[in-house]
Formats: sequence, C-alpha cells, structure tokens
Amino acid sequence: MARILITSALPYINGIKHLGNLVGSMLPADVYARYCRARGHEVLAICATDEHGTPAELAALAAEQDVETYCAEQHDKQKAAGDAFGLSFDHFGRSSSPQNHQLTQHFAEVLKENGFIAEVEEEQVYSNADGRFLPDRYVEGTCPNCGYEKARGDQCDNCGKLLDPTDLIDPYSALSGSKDLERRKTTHLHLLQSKLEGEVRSFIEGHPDWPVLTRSIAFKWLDEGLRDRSITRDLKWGVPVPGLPGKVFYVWFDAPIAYIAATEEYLGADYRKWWREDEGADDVRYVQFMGKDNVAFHTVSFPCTQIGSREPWKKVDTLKSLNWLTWYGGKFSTSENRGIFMDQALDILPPDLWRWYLMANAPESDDTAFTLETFQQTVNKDLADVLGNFVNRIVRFAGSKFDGVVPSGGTPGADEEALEKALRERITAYEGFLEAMEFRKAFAELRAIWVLGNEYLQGAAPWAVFKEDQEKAGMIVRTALNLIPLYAQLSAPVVPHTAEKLADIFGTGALGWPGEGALLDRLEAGKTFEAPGVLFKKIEDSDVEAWAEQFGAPRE
RNA sequence: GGCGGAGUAGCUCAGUUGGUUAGAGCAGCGGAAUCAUAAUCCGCGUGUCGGGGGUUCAAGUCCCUCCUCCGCUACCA
Repeated sequence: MARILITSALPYINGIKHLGNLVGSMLPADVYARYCRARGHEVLAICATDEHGTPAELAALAAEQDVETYCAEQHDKQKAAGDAFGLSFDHFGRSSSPQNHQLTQHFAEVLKENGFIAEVEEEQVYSNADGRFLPDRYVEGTCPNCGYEKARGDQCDNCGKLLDPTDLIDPYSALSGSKDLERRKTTHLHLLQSKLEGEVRSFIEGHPDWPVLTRSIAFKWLDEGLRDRSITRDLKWGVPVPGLPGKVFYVWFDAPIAYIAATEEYLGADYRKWWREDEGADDVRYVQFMGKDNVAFHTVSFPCTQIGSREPWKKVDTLKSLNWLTWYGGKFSTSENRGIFMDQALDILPPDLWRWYLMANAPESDDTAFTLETFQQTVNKDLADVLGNFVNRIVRFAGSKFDGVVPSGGTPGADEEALEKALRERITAYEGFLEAMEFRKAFAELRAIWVLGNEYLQGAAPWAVFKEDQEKAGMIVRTALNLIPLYAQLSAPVVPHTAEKLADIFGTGALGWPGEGALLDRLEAGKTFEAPGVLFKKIEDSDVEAWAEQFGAPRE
C-alpha cells in the first residue's frame, strides 16, 4: 500500500481534445490510476483545464464570448467528454481557479524574496489596431532569409530560420492584418533560472531511471545553459501580477502550479498532505504523464519554480512521456477538421473500444499513425473475437447445457493446472508492465491472457465431453466461467465499462485485483448468472467508409 | 542550422550491456473443431533490419557519412 499522486498534462482550453491529446497524457494517467487503485494503493489523480494565454483570448473572441464565459463553457465540455470516456480523475479542475491565483502569486512572492525574480524592462510589438501586445508568433511578414511572405515572428515556416519580429520585412498583425505596429516598452518579471541551474541538474541526475527521451530533453536545456525567462505577459485573462497592473503570469508559469491548486480545489487545506513534504507528502510517489513537447517544462521549468521557492514541495518522481498519435501519418487538425475528437469518437462508438485501441497502440517509442482501418481490425479481433466471443461462447453453452447455473462436481486435472500456471505467469508479466507503465506490452499480455481462455476451451472441448461425461464437462465449464470475473478485474484499468459488465454477470461486485490464491475456484457451484448479450458489436467496412468520409481520412 | 528521437515482415510494433538459423499481433495461405458475434484453436515468415563505408572472430545492436520522418530550439501551449 503506497500513496501515489498522479497528474496528467493539462489539456488546453480551446475546444474538445482529439484522440492524440487523449492518449498523450489523460488516458494513460487514468489507466495507471485505475491500476494503482485496484492494487489497493491510495491514489490521487489530478487533471484540469489550462485556461490562460493568448490562444484562449483569441478563441473567445472568435466565439464572440467574453473569455471568462468561454472558458467556463469549454471546461464543462471537456469535463463531460472526459467523464464519458471514463477518465477517473479524482478532480478535474481549472487553472483559472481562485486557488491557482492565490498559489501562483504565492510562488512568485517567495521566488522574489529568495532573489530568483527580477523586473526587466523590454520592448515588445504592440498592435494599435488590435489594442494588444502581440506574441512573436502573431506577428507575420516576409522572411529576410528566404523571402517567404508568411513567416512568423519567431520562425520562418518555409526555411526554418529563427527570427525576431523586428527581422521581418513589412510586418503585420496575424490577428487583424494591420501594419500599424510599434515597439513599446513594457516591464516584465523574469525568473532567474540561471541561478538554479546546478540544483536542477542535480535533481535530474538524481533520476537515472527516467527514460532516455526525458533525460536527453532535460539535459539539452541544461547543457545550453538555463536562461532567465519572462514569466509575465501583457494580457487581461490570467493570474494578475501584484504590483504590475495589466499584466498576468505566463501560462506556463501558472499551469504546473495548477496541479497543486486543483488538489486544493478538491481537498481544501488537506492538499498539503499530498504536496508538502513537511506535512505528510514525504511518502508520496508522484507520477506525471505528458506528451513529449511538455517534457522540458516538467523536468526543468516547474522544478525551478519549486526548488526556488525554498519550500518543501513534492517534486516529480517518475515521468511518463508519450510521442504523438498521428492521423494517417499527418497531424490532427482542429481548424482543418482532420481527425477525430473526443466527443465525436463517443458519438459513433462506446469508450472502451477507443480506450483499448489507443492504449494497446500507445505512441510510446515513436509517433504512431492512427488509421480507421487498423482501428477496425484491432478492435474487432481483440475485443469482439478474442474477449467478447470467449465470454459469449462459454456463457451460452453453460446457459443451454447447465440451466444458467455454475455446474458442480468433477475434479480439475492437468489441463486446469496448466491453465492456472499459464495465467499466473502472464498475470505476473502484466503487472510488471503496468508498474513500469509500458502500456503496449502490458496490453499485449492482457490479450494473451484472454487468448488462454479460448485455448483452454478449444483443448478441453466441453461440447464433446458433455456427450460422455457430464460431470467432467461441468467442471470444464465451471473453470471457464471462473475466467470471467478474473478477466473483469484484469481488464478494468483499460476497459472499465466492459469490466463492469463482466462483473455483473455473476454479481461479483467491486472489482479489486486477483490475489495469491487459486484463480479458477472463486465461483460457487449453483450460482445463477445471466448472459450479458453481445459485448462488442463488430465494426463493418461500411462504417469505416462512412467515418473516413466524415472525418476527412485520406483515401487511396 | 543546432540538439534529441525514430527508420526492422504487406500493416502496427518487440528486439537487455554486439554472439547460434532476426521475433509478436494483424493481414494472407493450409488444417482442426462446430460451444460461440463465420467467432475459435493449430501450423506456415528467402525480411538488401533506410543507403553507403568502417571496427570486430562476430553488428539490427558500436563508429563515420548520407537520405527520410518527428519533436524541441526558450514570446504557441
């Protein structure tokens, strides 16, 4: 029994997330949280919407709403979509919460007291027509290097050259197109990360077990030398900066702090038992889930904030970073309606189908292409044929030959012993992969566990034995039926809705996890049960055709 | 451009510190079975391990070089 704190990278507020975002952090965090709970650990799983920054303001503008209303609506939509997917966060909060305002300001205050924050006057591009400062990437113009006419102020998409907005020829606002731009002086707070470089390096070096990708990204930043960076912006929506009217903290400063603040939203003052090492969090194991683009912020920036506070905040112990899921090898795109978004996915199919496919094919080692065709194949084979059909065939056979009760009598023999042994070995491997958060391997193992059921039935052939020895056939059926509550437990982290249906067949109740005892002797003889019907309806070719059209899949 | 990741069977991917004939699932082919959603089970893999060069008794694995894809490159988040 351990205390495990789990956070998922915060989904940005501008609209429902697509399947790539889902599998990049929220879904693996949920699967891991469900597994840890099943093993009896005390788990706190936290997520929230990331609501600040320029894109939120612009999205609100486009929706003709004030940003506060926009964010509140979008938060509710994302929360609902997550709930429908079975995401079991203990709390799904908001980075715009009063708790986060207070906590973000607290961090800034102590960082300043400790000498890690300085006020710096700098010049930034201001657009008179838009009435706002423009981040570099919202200034566009002609690239001085290659002549590309839509180069952004931070980088030219055509030749890849890094730019400064002042480098651009004929710069204009990407928002309004106005060329009425000027440089204005503005004062910002800089986080003096350079002063913390050594401590952050020691922190990273203290985790040699982190994956190569994670460590190499962190060391790259450190090797180049940590730069002091601005942690404030000239925006209206955000956490106000005390003493600097009209400014808010940079979204990347307040977003990780929102992990803590969201816990406070949920638990009140007790949040400190999870986050303060001097108030009970010293025995907490903290696991973060994120996409690979977020690694630097979680290994370097956020630890800087925490370390520089000189307060004993709980820091990350284990990071799980994932690569991207791509849409047929290209990018998911909201603006171009490419790909499938969480709400659309649930409009067409139940959540467990998506959960299974995404986790069994999680982009762990490299970017992974999502295609409707492989999705159809995988889901039909693994869920409908291997698991669904196993349950259906044994339940129906037991229903017709044994009147819908668990048969009694008979003595288990070599086949049953072999099955028990094979199960035990595979379950041990499965647990190991889940502990290590190696999800592809874990679910390949779970699938193999399901296959064991079919293998056993095929070999034991109760339909043939029944003709000569009904007692033995009954024992075989009882053994096979025992796999159902076992599969319910083992499958619950990844396909929780299906697991409940399986558990309901025998009313075995709360799922939990198989213990050390016999795996195939838990159902009492004489117990009645109901056939659940078809667990997974197969996806037809005509469905794939229709969805390909609907979601803009590339066709041959 | 710099840094990092990746390139393995038709498809999606495994391949510890270099070591016998390079693996899994899907798809395909053959067989068995007929309880089951024609669902299952068994058997079948001559792959220039991205190209080229090198080190070594031995290289998918190490070194060099080139090609392709992805991420980061600090004001998108």
